[in-house]
Order: sequence, then C-alpha cells, then structure tokens
Amino acid sequence: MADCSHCIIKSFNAIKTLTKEELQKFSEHKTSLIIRKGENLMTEGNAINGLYCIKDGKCKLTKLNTNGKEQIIKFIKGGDILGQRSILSDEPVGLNCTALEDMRVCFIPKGDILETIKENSQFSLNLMKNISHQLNEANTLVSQMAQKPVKDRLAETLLNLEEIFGQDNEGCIDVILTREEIANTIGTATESAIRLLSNLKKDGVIDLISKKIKIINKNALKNLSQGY
Amino acid sequence: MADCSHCIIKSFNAIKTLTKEELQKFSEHKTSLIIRKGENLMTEGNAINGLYCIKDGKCKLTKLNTNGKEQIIKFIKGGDILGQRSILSDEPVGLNCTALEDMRVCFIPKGDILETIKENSQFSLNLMKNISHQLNEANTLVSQMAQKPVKDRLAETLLNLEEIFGQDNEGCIDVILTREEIANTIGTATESAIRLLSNLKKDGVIDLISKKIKIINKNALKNLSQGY
DNA sequence: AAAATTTAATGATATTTGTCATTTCATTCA
DNA sequence: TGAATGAAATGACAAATATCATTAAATTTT
Repeated sequence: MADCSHCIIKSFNAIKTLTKEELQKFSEHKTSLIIRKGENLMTEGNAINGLYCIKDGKCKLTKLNTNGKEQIIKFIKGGDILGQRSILSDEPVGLNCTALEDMRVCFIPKGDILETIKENSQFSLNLMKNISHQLNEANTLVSQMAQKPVKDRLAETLLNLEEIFGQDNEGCIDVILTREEIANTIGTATESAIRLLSNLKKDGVIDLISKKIKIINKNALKNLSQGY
Repeated sequence: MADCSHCIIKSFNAIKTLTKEELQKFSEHKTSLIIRKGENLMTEGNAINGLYCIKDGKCKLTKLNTNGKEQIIKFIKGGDILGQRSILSDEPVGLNCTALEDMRVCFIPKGDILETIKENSQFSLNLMKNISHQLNEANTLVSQMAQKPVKDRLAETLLNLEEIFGQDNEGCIDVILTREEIANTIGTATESAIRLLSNLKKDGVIDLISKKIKIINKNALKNLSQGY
C-alpha cells in the first residue's frame, strides 16, 4: 500500500503541515477505496469515523430538503479532504457526498486524526483555518441564494464550476452535470435552468456542446452574476 | 476590572474548558466596551485582532450583497462569542455585527487566544467544534434559502427567533426588529414580508402587538416551515 | 402638542419563477 | 439496429414574488 508521505494530496490542505513520521502513521491504518459514479461516499445523518482524502475524481455535496428536493452545496475534486467537520464537531455527517465519476479515495481513521490534532498544534490550526474558510464561503452562499435572482445565480455557478474543474481540451468546463444538477445547485426548477442556459447560448455568452458547457464571454457572466 | 474567571460567559462555548489560570491571563489584557444600538462591533472586510465575548445585548450578523442589499445571516445574544472564525482563518471579518440594542462586550486580544490554542488542545478542539457546528448550520441555511418559498422561510425564521431570544413577559418574541430586518433575514422584499405577516395574523397563527410578534400557534408555524 | 420623519400596511400591476404537458433528442440495452 | 428509456428543450399557463404608488400608523423632533 502506498505511503501517505508520498501522496500528492499532502501538498494541499492541513495535511501539508504534517511531519513525515505523522504521515507514515497515517499510512499504517489507512484504507483505499473506489467509489463508482453515482455511489455515496458519505450519507447525511450517518456517523463517520475518519477522514477521506480524495485522490481522484469529482463529487457533489448535497443536502436533502424537507420538501424532498436535493440542494447541491459544493463540488469537490481530487486533492480535497472530506469529513473534517463531522469528525471535529463529533456530529453526524451533514451532507451527502455522491460521486459524479469514479473516485479513488483514502480513508484515515478518526483516532489517528484526533491524536495528531492533540500533538501537532499547527495541524490543528490549519484544520481550523480550513473549516473557518468554508464557513465564510457558506455565509456568502446564503446571502447569494437569498437575494440574487436565478439568472444571477446561474451565471455565478457557471463561473464557479469553471474555477473548480477547469477546462477540457475543447475549452469546455471539465465536468458533466445533468440540467437537474445545475438546477439543484442554483436552487431552481430544472426547466428554469434549461431555459436560462438556452438564453445564454442564444446571447452568445456560453455554448452548449452535447452535455458540456463552454464559457465564451466570461465578462458577460461576471456582470450577470452581479445583476447587470 | 472584573476577573474573566468569574464571568458567566465562561459557562458556554469553548471558554468553559479553560483553567482558572488561563482565564486570569485573559483578564489581564482584556478590555470592556459598550456598543450602542445601531453601532457596529465588527465590519465586513476589516481585520480583527481579538475575540469578542458578548456579556449583554442583542445583535445581527449581516452581509452586504453586491446588489447593495443587506442579508441577515444570524442573530447573536449575550453569552455568545464573536470573531473566532476570522482569528482562526487569519482572514478579514466576513460579516458585519450591528447592535440591535445596547451591548456590553469584552475584547480579548488575538495573541492570548492563539497562545491558549497552542497550549490547551481541549480548548482548541472545542473552538473547532463550535465552528464546525456553525458550518453545518450555514449549509442547512443555504439549502433552505435556495429551495423553500418565502412563506416557509418566514415561518422558520419566527420559530428561530423565539428559540434564540425567548419570550418577554407578554409571551412575545423578545426582540424588536423592523419589518425590513425580517425581510432581510428571509431574503425577500419588505412589502412581501409585511403581507405574509399580516396573513399569519389574519389566520390566527401569530399576533402583532406594536413592533413585537407573538407566536400563537407554534404547530401551524412548524407545518408552514415545512411546506404544509 | 404639532410638525416632520420614519415605518408599516395595502392596492395595483409587472416580473420572475414554477408547473404541467408535449416534443425532440440522446443513450442504453436487448 | 431499433425499441425503450431517460434527459433536454419548449410552449402554455399558473403561482409566487417584486415593484411602485399611496395611505395609515407610529415615532421622533421641534
């Protein structure tokens, strides 16, 4: 089994502040797993007893509303870490994590993490930084959801998706989402999302190439996302 | 100046895990301040160099949207702590904190907090727990804002306000907000909020007694908040 | 206490967004 | 390959929400 001290993920997040020894401790107890497209890595309400390091693949973090609708809160890709929040707060997982494509993931048991938190205050601080940053993002998102019209939120989301997943070799946003998933990200009806996408295409702001989306006029999207 | 080890606030939050000695260190450098109604304790985008302990009073945490609208993210009252997120992430403050009534606040400098984090891993863990919990709340709020209609959000907000601020001796929710502030909490136009409140009154679910709101039928509100 | 100002309430109307029905297109799989 | 399924697109319409205008009530100021 591969040694955590060589994993690329250690260059990101809080993990990067760990010593070689600490990483090797992680290696000893870690397990690797494959999550197939459509499968859940975590499920809302369940307990979790470790941290997930995403080596590869893309996923969505969602919440099921009381009215039965799925809200996508965030997109995650290789290099990211999942499960910190739940481990640290000792609460059940708050979000579902569903693979958008096959994923390779490492699992590090909770005990190792908590031990390292106690021993390495820098690791601890970095984890906090991480979650603090996420909290700020979430607050911003609350504000946008509450006050921006659907068109603005769609524009914002498209920019955000390109930011996270980058472009493929045709210049399209490098992730495949259904229209329903896009709608569930911006919090609207699927038909509304489809209509607005069509309008953006008609206006030459984006292009729709089969299931992929290509941003043609980034500035126009930026303006739209701010209501202009 | 009063000794932090006697402050009631220490019974809440992460502060409660501190030793008497640690609290006394806080006492030495802390400063007390009074924030008048309408004044800001923190301002979005500004740096912060310490932690605020709210002794007394109520305030709102808001975000100014790019379209110039104020979104209220959270309400805070005596016993709560403010500024952790910004200190820990080393980022500017993300939210405005505006007093809804006169407040008494203690300020503890960043240095003391960071030192204590390094020395007391339990304190550190509790801070993380706190922020992790807030992150979960924020994610839930995103989902609600994105997917629930305004009426549901109003019902939810009224229940939430009573939960936080309790009742005065007439059984009304013990906080005075303008209709605009209520609208800015649920993310709608002021007129819409007013109309929905009037409807709730007409249906006997709440009563409007001058500026105060009294919940008459809590169950009805609970049902409404879930779309029934 | 009266005037001035702000906040709340209400009506009329426009705009946005959601829902339902139908068609077109793409994908799966037998 | 072609039937079957699911996703995307579009139209027609309904419902929700915002905006603007006006009036009424409450609060502050003089």
